[in-house]
Amino acid sequence: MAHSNTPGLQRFLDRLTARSVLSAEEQQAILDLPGHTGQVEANRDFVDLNEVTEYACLVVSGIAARFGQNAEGGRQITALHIPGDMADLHSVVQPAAGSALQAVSAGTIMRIPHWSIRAAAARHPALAEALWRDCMVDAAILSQWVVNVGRRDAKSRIAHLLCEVAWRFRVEPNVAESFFSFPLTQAQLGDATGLTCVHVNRVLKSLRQDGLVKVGNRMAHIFDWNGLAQVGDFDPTYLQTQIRPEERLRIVQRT
Amino acid sequence: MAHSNTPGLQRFLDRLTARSVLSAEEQQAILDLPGHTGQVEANRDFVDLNEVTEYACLVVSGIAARFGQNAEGGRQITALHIPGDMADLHSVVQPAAGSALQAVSAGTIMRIPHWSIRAAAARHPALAEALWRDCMVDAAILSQWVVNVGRRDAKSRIAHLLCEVAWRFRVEPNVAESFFSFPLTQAQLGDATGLTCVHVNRVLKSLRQDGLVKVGNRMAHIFDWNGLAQVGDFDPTYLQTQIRPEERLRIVQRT
DNA sequence: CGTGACGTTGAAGAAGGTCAACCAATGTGG
DNA sequence: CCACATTGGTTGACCTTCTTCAACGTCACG
Repeated sequence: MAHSNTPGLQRFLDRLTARSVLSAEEQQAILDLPGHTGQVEANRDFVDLNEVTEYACLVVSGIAARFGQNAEGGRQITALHIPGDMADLHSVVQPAAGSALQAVSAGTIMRIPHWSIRAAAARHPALAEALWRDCMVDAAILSQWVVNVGRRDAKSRIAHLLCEVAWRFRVEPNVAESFFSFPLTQAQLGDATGLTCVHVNRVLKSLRQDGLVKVGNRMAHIFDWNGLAQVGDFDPTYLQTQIRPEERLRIVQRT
Repeated sequence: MAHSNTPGLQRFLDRLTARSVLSAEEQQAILDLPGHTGQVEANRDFVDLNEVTEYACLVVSGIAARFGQNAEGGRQITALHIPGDMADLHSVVQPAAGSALQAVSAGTIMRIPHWSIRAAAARHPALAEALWRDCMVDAAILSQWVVNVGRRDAKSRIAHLLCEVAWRFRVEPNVAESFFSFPLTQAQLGDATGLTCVHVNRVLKSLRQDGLVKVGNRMAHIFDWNGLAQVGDFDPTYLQTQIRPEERLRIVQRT
């Protein structure tokens, strides 16, 4: 049972060690985190707005979305989380959820008790630092979303989003063509970009006709990475994903 | 010289202790942080995009804006920081600035070396926790900005922004009328809400004619809080500002 | 007293929303 | 195995919101 948790935690650990330096012992502390793994059906909210949680949700498979709502019930997706992301890591330190979480597609979620993460962070200060840094990467992404929604037109917005997700999936950008799982409906794409599903449809058609990307059947198929990145005005620096090993950070002294 | 730093740090400490429980010693560690205080002129960028900084910027007076840009140079303000905010606290743990910082109005900035904040956090784990939590409050605000820009019309957006800033200035919402310093130009307001300055002008006119708020002369004057909050679809919960003393958090054990 | 930054207004146009119909794929119960 | 419902995608016609462009006003300041 404990071992069945490992794949999800391993991907989370990979995410941490991509940016932070952790000792073998610290890494093991992550892999040893306890939790309940369970299925979530598509379109199911699994953390409600203003819910006070006692666990953080690790996405093991599928895609999760964080979203807010306006007065008329219009949804705005504020973050997408792919496998290996801790969708509400911030809840460790701020348990009142400021926004709800929804499964975009059917998937698997591991609920990891706050106390266990807190205990690991208290025992290993470098872990606390790595977790804090991980939250800051999500904040940098969020900040880019504001720019995307506020200052780009529909075509750029969608192109940018597709680039971001592809990049986070580590789709190889050098390969001319690339494929990845993209289970968002057009309505959800609209909720992520501040557009209506009708307009998303037209924009996707236009991107397809330009020979840049084809989205559908729960997949995205990028034909022209450079072209897509250009219309999407996409610069991956903010994702902090191309960090060379020697650039990874550790402030806390090794004990 | 050291004492002249205190007012700014005291406000920052107030911000921390509003949400986190800190011992007298931990509080003193904040007040003892060293730094250089200096003036910044209006519209001056004081941290550039992708600059790697060695200090964090505490806003002592004036207003600072974090912003991103699209390919055509269109600016999008992603955060506003008022006195007492550490505008780039995240840089302590992630020194490569993901976005630039600009002074919206002439003001005073205190540059606090990362090493000093890191040393304080290492010595006092509760401080590390409080700083992390503070970053998460900024992230919650950011998340609301995505909703604001993505899913509200121009009038609501501006009303929401005005409510947020007023609330963060702790303008008393029970008082029917209230005043506060609001030095943003209409162009900057547009950059914050994803609108053009022309449209901002028209929306402000309309809000004024509705008897809700008057913005101008570097001041905002709210005539009808409830009305403004309603058109702005504003619920201050996300600001985590109404926390009762017994609800403040401390996870780390007191040593 | 001129010059620049900021605010205000009007007219025209474009981007995107709304409404409504229809299609294709999938799933469900009889 | 088929009738039917449901969900997601596609398209067209029309309308609203916001942008663009351009002019002009006004205040502060050198």
